[in-house]
Amino acid sequence: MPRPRTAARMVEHPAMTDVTLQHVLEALVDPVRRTVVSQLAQAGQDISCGTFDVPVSRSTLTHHFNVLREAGVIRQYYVGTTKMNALRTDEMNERFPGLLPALIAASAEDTASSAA
Amino acid sequence: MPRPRTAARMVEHPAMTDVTLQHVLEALVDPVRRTVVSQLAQAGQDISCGTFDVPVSRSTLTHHFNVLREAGVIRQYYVGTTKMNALRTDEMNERFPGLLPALIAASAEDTASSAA
DNA sequence: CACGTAGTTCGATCATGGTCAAACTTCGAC
DNA sequence: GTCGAAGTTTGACCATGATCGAACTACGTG
Repeated sequence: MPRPRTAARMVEHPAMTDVTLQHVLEALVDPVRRTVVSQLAQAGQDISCGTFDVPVSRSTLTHHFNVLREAGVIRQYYVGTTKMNALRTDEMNERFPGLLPALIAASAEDTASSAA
Repeated sequence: MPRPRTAARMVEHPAMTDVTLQHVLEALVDPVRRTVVSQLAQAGQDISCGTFDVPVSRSTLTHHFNVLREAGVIRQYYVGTTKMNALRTDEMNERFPGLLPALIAASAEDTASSAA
């Protein structure tokens, strides 16, 4: 049975209590996913999936978003045909204090040092 | 030509400027290696390789120490036939401020929640 | 309804990395 | 020198996960 007309497609998110450090690290060990998180932090606002600047195909990008979401790092929601992405900054900071900021800062440091 | 008698076996360590976030995350994404780091942080002193409580064979453990050392996370040195291990806490904190403490704290949080 | 855009699902491929046992090296002690 | 203890090296095995293209679904617009 198809969803009713006016209900937006729903996205499942883990409760922060179910998020483990293992999940988070597995998510952020991938450079592409770290780029996504960086761009999200840099933007300071929610971004649709298609507007990220990453060198992978759409299907691969979908995979990366799934991993980030299931790890509790991002929150996703539909707006029409586009899917928006937001960092779960506050929740993550309560679950693992200081971790996400340190990673984002380190990520910026890291990419800056390898930039031309 | 064999080393002179009185010189201890030497261990190569990367300069902190050569250590990347990618290296560090790849090192710490493995649960066994995180256990090693946790036990090292907990102990507050240098520990020999053989005294760690990890469920892997000696050859695998050697591999894990190599990864941690090459990622800049630990420093190793020989004392007789035993090899000692130390966290490069201060250097890491200068390179990636707040990262290692946050990870160690998160690691403790994480293992505590799954403990019996 | 037809079309285009945004994203997903599926299946296959392929590289990476954790694991072990066995043989080896290095050192201290006797 | 011989022995045992502490690590290392090597080679093989195997699970995981990143990747892609092709076919698919969902939504807004005309």
